[in-house]
Amino acid sequence: MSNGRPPTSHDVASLAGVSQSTVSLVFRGAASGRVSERTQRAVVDAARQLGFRPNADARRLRTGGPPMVLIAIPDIVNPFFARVFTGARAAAREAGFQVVLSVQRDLDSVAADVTGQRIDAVLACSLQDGGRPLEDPVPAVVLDAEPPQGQSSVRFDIAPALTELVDHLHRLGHRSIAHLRSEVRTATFRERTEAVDAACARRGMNRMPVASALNIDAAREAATALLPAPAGSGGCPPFTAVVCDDDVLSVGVYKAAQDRGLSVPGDLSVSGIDNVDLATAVTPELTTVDLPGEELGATGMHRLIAHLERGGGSRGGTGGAATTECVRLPARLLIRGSTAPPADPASRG
Amino acid sequence: MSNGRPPTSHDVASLAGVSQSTVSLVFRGAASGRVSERTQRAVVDAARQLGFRPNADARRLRTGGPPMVLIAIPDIVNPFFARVFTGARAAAREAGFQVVLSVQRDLDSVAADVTGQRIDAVLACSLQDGGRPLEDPVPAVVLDAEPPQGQSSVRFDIAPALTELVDHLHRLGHRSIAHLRSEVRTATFRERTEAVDAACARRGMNRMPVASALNIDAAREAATALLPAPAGSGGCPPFTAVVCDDDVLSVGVYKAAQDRGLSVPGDLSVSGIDNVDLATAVTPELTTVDLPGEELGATGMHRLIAHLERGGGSRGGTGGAATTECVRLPARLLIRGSTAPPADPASRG
DNA sequence: ATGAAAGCGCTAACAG
DNA sequence: CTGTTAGCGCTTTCAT
Repeated sequence: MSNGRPPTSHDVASLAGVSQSTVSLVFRGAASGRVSERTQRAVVDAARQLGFRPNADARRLRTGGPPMVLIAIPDIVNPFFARVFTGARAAAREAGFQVVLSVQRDLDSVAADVTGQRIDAVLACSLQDGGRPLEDPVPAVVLDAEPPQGQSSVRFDIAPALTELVDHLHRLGHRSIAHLRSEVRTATFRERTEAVDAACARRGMNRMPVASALNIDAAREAATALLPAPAGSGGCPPFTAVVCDDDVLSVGVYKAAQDRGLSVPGDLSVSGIDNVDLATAVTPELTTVDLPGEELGATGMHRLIAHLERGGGSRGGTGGAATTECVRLPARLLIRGSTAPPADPASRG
Repeated sequence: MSNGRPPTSHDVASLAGVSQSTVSLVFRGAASGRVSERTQRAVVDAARQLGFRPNADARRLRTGGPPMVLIAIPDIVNPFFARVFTGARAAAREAGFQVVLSVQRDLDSVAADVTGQRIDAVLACSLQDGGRPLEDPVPAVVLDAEPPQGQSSVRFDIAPALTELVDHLHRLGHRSIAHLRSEVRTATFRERTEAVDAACARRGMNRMPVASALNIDAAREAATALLPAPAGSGGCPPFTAVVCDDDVLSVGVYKAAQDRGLSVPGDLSVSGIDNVDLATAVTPELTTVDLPGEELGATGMHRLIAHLERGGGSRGGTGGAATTECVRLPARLLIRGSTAPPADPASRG
């Protein structure tokens, strides 16, 4: 019976013995008081019989529909991005924007993800560096990353918190620390390294950098390699604290310390960045830098919308220089259980 | 200068001094060898000048575009759903489907989320109970939940693992356990409760059920209330193990035990369900039931696609009874550090 | 190498 | 109450 292609309102109309526009009226919900009960039922029945669904593309071609904004995050597992998404979506909703979420690490994949979709604006969070800007003149705001072109961005100001952390460690007596970095090559992580390096230099502290992939197991391995061999080898590590670029890495260090029979924070102070669930789940709770992800998302979305409302369609020669702004959101150091003076202040002579 | 509404290919055509169809040719990428270099440049320039972007809705109305499947998950923070999404998306991609993700707890919100979008099929994971089925005749498969109507579903078979867990505890000497349940009223959690109850009954074990919201803090509070007052009150808890409906809850119990000065697993055995990151981050690592989320997502998507390919458009009277299937995926018990015999087997006389 | 013209399936006036 | 009509912006023959 059924033809190959899906039934249209015409098909429904002829089956129900009415005109196509009547079908339209019914399916728009505009039928009350304008189409008789009997006719409505006939239409609905015919539609059900045919499995008819109004063609969304055709409808939107006519009516326009609400503007759609794409939120892109690189990872769905990391709770931090979840927070960003939550904040951004709330802001978008409030402004009457429809949201579509794309989970991809780089912009090209994002583009592929939404090919053929009507996207009016893009909010891209923590995308990989070096991605060229969107070829399309879509208004975009970048979150927590180097804006590729002349795009606006919202980022964290992490350096002060990291400086505060290093100072705090210094005050407690730490003189030599390890810095467990992320292998991910994004602007945020570069900035974190720079901030730690600068702070250490300023205090004349020794700093030992190591890189690891952003998961517990990799961090555990990297940290284990750093820590002295198991009991009896007589060694304390050549550092008394580990500053990590991410809470996930810190958990790896906790595990490694445990493997090596070292106590946290007795033998080793550990800190992270992000303040995700993991940070309070571990014992002792992790000293970390809280990054207000929701606020990041919300702020970015607000800027994007503002840009849109004032005609951000990158129209002609309307000098668009002033639109490239970079806002920085403050990050807050949360000192919790893990930071304490080194076991033996004389460990390095 | 700029009119209110966005520029169309006609606008570009007249600015470039060519016909509209030429503009179309260029923007489809079908211009090579058919439109002169000079003309192409003129078109591109005019388009850039106007900020022209081809209207995606119009294009899709003509060409159809790839089928789109909606994946709905209730929560983006929970890594379990992340796994489901990952598995489902991979399967969809492989089959040439475009994916749109909606993060909403109930079907109505999901519907609102994608109003006006062209959705050809729906894969809904762990949706709240009691939601009426979609009014639209969209092919759908339900994951990890009671299928609302006559819809297919893919779910876990958790009971055997839970039975195994209780048996394991029994064998170790546990006779009285607490069951920390989730307040969320979904089919999965009901099933978990039933399985624990049944297993306890079969072994003649005492069981103390408590409900909590699905986050660490709530679980911590609930568990604290259950555990004996701080040091000196002389009491051991009236149970020697806590079986939790979710890893997140287990972490709350770890914290509560710590608050009360109880050791895990020395004084208290704790187990969870899900096997998320948290489960291995805590010390000792958590005994839990691994739910293969990726497989759940992939299996569900495969079924959905299969249903689609064989004309699943819910056409007419084609007896659709046989399509309502329910697959069960096995869950696996992972016994890790946390399960051990109770501190004093005589604690309850 | 370019243009004219006919729709895709729907909505939204406007007539009856 | 219902039907007629004209597009929405694009793709896609078919002429030129």
